[in-house]
Amino acid sequence: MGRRPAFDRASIARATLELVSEGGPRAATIGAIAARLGAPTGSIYHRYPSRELLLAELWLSVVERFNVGFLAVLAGADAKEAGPAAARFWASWTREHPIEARVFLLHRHEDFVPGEWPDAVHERAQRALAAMADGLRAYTRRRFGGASAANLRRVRFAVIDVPQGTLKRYVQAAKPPPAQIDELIDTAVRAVLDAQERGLRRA
Amino acid sequence: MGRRPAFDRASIARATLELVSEGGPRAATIGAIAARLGAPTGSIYHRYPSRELLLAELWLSVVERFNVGFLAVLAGADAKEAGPAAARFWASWTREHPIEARVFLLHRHEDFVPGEWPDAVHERAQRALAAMADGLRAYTRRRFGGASAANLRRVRFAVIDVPQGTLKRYVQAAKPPPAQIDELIDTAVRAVLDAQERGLRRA
DNA sequence: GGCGAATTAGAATATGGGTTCTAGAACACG
DNA sequence: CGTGTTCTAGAACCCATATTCTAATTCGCC
Repeated sequence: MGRRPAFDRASIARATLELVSEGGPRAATIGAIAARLGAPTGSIYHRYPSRELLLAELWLSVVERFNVGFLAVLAGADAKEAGPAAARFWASWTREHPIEARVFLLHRHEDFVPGEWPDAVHERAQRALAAMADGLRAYTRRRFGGASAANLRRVRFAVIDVPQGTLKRYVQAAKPPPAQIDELIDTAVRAVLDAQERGLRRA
Repeated sequence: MGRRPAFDRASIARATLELVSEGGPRAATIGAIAARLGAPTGSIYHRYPSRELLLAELWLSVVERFNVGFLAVLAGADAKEAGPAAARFWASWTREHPIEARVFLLHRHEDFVPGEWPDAVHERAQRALAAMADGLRAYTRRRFGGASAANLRRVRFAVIDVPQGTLKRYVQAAKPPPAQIDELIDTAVRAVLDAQERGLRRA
């Protein structure tokens, strides 16, 4: 009962993803999304209540998918190896998901959702944040015995800041990161995580 | 001959800097800048021909000032120490210039100047880019004897990507980075720069 | 085949923000 | 003190974009 839909949520989300990847969130205007689909602007609003919510869901879905893979690696059995592996995960994820990587690594959520998160996705956003925080805390405890602020900072530095800061350059240039990058990340991360133990032993 | 100016370029630039620091480039609308100065919107255009050029000059002046300090440290006499020192420079600069750091670390130039640089500042932008590239190449040669692509990547990773990726977190939170951060950066950077030599010796 | 819900289609509306325009004010200089 | 020039002041204009509204279309179902 009713007309067959021509533009579903998935294709709208896909077009938005591509536009953001190519030109950032500013490029994903309702008009541009509609034009890419060959749809009239009004049709977008049959699927999404507002541009803000469309962009918020896009951002969240990319972050959630990254988190799943990343946190799985970070929870790997060997605590000594899981950290470096999680850091290297950034590079492989970037190679496998170049479009999503541009969304995730080149923009902050504020560029998508200025101010507060809309109610409709607020809880989802909190969950994503909490999942990451929990994963880091769990790994820190596993690796160092306790999750002091200093230990947490060390882990965050190693498994997030270093790889993220490094890969942005290649994602920006739309080139897959060279294999050497994985080595550099690995070297830096091991040095930082092992340094804590040397420090403890010395103390 | 003529009326005494009430709003000069410096105060307009300052207001713009503050607005960008607080809310990103999007917040620096002509209206907001004028409101902060208690000026009418039209007055901005007596000093700057367009918003685009105002933002472009703001970005460039911050980058140029950072570059001067950074490249001076990177050119320090002791080649072994200059790299780690340059990496740590990011942290101290961030502590000393929190406002500018938010402009420099939280946004890319595309957020200020979408597309090509305006003619009026194009050459200045090129100069800033070239200065950084030259400094990195010179250091790479000094430290490793040659500036191969791999060596250059190693240096860029150590003295730019690692510190930049790390500090963003604290700049974003508007908190001065804790002293531990300097240690983490130092450890990671030394490990990566020294690893090249170990690799060479083995070969 | 006709009814009605779901949808397309795209014009109309509203708003925000950059830029320009006109009028008036202030100050240096003769 | 008048005069010209440089500026303030702020309204007016214009365009891009999000959102809404109305009409037309399609298709399952009776």
